[in-house]
Amino acid sequence: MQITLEADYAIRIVYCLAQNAGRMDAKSISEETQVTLRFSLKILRKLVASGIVKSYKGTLGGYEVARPLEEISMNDVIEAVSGPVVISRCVKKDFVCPRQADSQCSCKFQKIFDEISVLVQDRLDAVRFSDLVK
Amino acid sequence: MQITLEADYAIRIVYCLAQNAGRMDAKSISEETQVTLRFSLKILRKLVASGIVKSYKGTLGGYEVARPLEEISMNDVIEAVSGPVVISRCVKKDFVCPRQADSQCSCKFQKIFDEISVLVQDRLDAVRFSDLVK
DNA sequence: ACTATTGTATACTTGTATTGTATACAATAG
DNA sequence: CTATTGTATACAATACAAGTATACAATAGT
Repeated sequence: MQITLEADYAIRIVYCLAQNAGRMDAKSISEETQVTLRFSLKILRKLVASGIVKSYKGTLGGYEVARPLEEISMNDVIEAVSGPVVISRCVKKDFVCPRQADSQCSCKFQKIFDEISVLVQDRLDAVRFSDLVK
Repeated sequence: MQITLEADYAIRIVYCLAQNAGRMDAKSISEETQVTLRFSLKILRKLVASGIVKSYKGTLGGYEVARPLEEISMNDVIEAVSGPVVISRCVKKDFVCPRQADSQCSCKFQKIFDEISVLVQDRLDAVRFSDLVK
């Protein structure tokens, strides 16, 4: 869909980790990014699940970026939290068009939306956190 | 934000009017586009307000496209219904960033979102209904 | 002038997805 | 073995999109 607040937070969280070389615990991340602790944890879990962030349990636990900053794009982070960026719902993977009857009409728009969605994804993918940090 | 169902309907309604040379009443539009009458009326009002569609009252009343199809873009229609297409809320006109303190951080992202939003708008503006109809 | 037909305007209801929270659990360093 | 940290699921609140209802205004035809 669009870039939600959650995705926006996710970007700030990764940015925060990218700047702060070394491990950070959730509380510090929450304080630095101004996102509530609970919500930070939720977002962090998604980032861990998609392999952008690594987590460590226990007393000296915390989070850190899982790979070089050149290999983490804005698109990666957004996709980890909200799924693929698409301009319209009819571009989504499991979308079933309720108007399949008038195929000569609906698909025309779908094609355009799809094309633009890819354009946006590519553009977001070109932005790497290595560029953002310096 | 994103292209909502309402905007999607609006596109279909304009497309419907574009194909059907001549005046059409709301009921016919509703039937042809599969959008409920009430909702069609709501959308049509927005299209009239923004000068894309002209309306005529009375017994022989109805709606018709207000200008040549070459001069109506997909972006025009979407904007008429949902406002300017933006990728993130922080690109919106009257948005006040709650993080203005750390300006060296937030504005970096805002700039990128803004740039991509314009890209999408331009792309949508390049699609004219004259191209779609034929 | 009257009436049926059409569009106009505002406000309200409903549905759904985002946003955020609570509770209970699992792993690990010291 | 315990304090500290992350994990997982489910739940609640809010915001916004989607759709509806009611009352009103304008006009063509008679």
